[in-house]
Amino acid sequence: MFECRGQQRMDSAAALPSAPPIRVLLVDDHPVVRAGLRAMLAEAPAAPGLPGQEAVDVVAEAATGEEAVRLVVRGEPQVDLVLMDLQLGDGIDGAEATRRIRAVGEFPVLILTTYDTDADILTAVEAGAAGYMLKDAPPEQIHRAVRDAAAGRTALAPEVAARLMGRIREPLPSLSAREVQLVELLATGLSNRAMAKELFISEATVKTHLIHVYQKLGVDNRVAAVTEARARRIIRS
Amino acid sequence: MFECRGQQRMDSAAALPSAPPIRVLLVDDHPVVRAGLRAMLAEAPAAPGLPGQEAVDVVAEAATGEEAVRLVVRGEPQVDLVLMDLQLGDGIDGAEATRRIRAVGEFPVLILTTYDTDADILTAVEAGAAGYMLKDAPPEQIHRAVRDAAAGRTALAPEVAARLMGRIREPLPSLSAREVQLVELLATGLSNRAMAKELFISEATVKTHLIHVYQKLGVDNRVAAVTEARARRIIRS
DNA sequence: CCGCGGATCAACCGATCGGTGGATCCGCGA
DNA sequence: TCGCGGATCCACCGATCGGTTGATCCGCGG
Repeated sequence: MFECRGQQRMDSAAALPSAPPIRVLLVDDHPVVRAGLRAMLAEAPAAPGLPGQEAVDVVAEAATGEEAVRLVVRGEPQVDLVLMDLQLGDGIDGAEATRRIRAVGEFPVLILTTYDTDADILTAVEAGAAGYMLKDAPPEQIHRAVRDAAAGRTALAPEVAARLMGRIREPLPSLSAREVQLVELLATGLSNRAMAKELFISEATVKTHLIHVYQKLGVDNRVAAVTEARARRIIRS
Repeated sequence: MFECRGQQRMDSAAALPSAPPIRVLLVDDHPVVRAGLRAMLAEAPAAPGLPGQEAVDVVAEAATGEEAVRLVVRGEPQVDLVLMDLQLGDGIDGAEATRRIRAVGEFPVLILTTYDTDADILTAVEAGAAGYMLKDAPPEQIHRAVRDAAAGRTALAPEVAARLMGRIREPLPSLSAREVQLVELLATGLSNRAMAKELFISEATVKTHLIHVYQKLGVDNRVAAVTEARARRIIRS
């Protein structure tokens, strides 16, 4: 790993002054993915001097959210952009790491993850992400997104953009606090009667709540409701 | 079984004849992961001449299961090992692709995926996988696994091996493959009748299986069964 | 003020589920 | 060879659930 990154700094005779490389911090718990991004970003079609074609330089890596935050807080090495996965195994997740990184400075954070569920996208945007890309994107898209995010522009994968538009046009009906409470108990496997006792309400009320939950989640039984609620991150785990 | 794997063909004049590289077919729907594996396997600590230290050569890649099967059937380029992800987006999944590849010849298939639930492991082993590794494994482990699998040895991640051992020693009653299958469908919210149709068995059989599942998991209804199965990593969330 | 939505409750009915008690078939190992 | 466990199936019953059609109460905002 002693490659000379930074050919740009020795362009004494170059007619076109090359732009400084974009310094990136990789955050992913999978060594395979980090290696892939490193390789993919290294072989960037660097066109020195052309704006929007800066080289990309991976100057640091982190396998956990905590490590990423520590690196950013330390400020060494300096980075221009954080490339962050959302699923980081144990410890804090990518959204929480993004939130903390945003709290310490003006680092743009580009999310690069596998899933494009509403819950994931919303929490990421809420946490202050500068962009949201999917891992199955072709290299060119990822390149573009890195440069866009580093330049302060929002970088959204087409699928993600479409999903956000869809939510604005047709917002999903959200569960009331009481209904969420019901679903949480439901997930533990309680019967209607047991839930009624737990919440000091009648069984009839429980059934009414559940029917509303089914309608809002677009399902027709309790198992599907729990699964859907999990998928939408309405309940944890 | 008697494949001439090649170290014998050392007809060169070199004092330490280098073993032929292991030719690998990568199957993963994520370009990032493919790039990562390519880089990771390329920078293998190739120690020519030492058995078990052959170089690894990625000679082909596929983004879908169908494409992988097509490549293997065509037989060009020749490969010694297939490195397969289980989650392949649309189309057939990694387990089904493995099954079809095993059907056409003696290619060892090494699964390299993210999750280590019973359901994933069981279907992969059933499909004829020669090994099961996790993507968060360090490069050395992946290297070793590739070489082991190519040499006809079984390559299991420690977590996976432990899980399989646990199933054999069974301190707590473990679900049969069929029962795991049932719980997976159960988690999607299907009714008994729907599950019966899905599995081409009668509703009575479904109920029998479910009762066994309840007994083994120590629960008395389907929601609790799904939650418990998730907690025990029998199925994936 | 009045409407609206959320929370609460009741009666009712068909569908589904949980559980019992059987049964047959098959493969695998003692 | 025999037994055992897994997978398959059947009939039956009470319990529970999904869904409908009502209803009352209350707080909030136009």
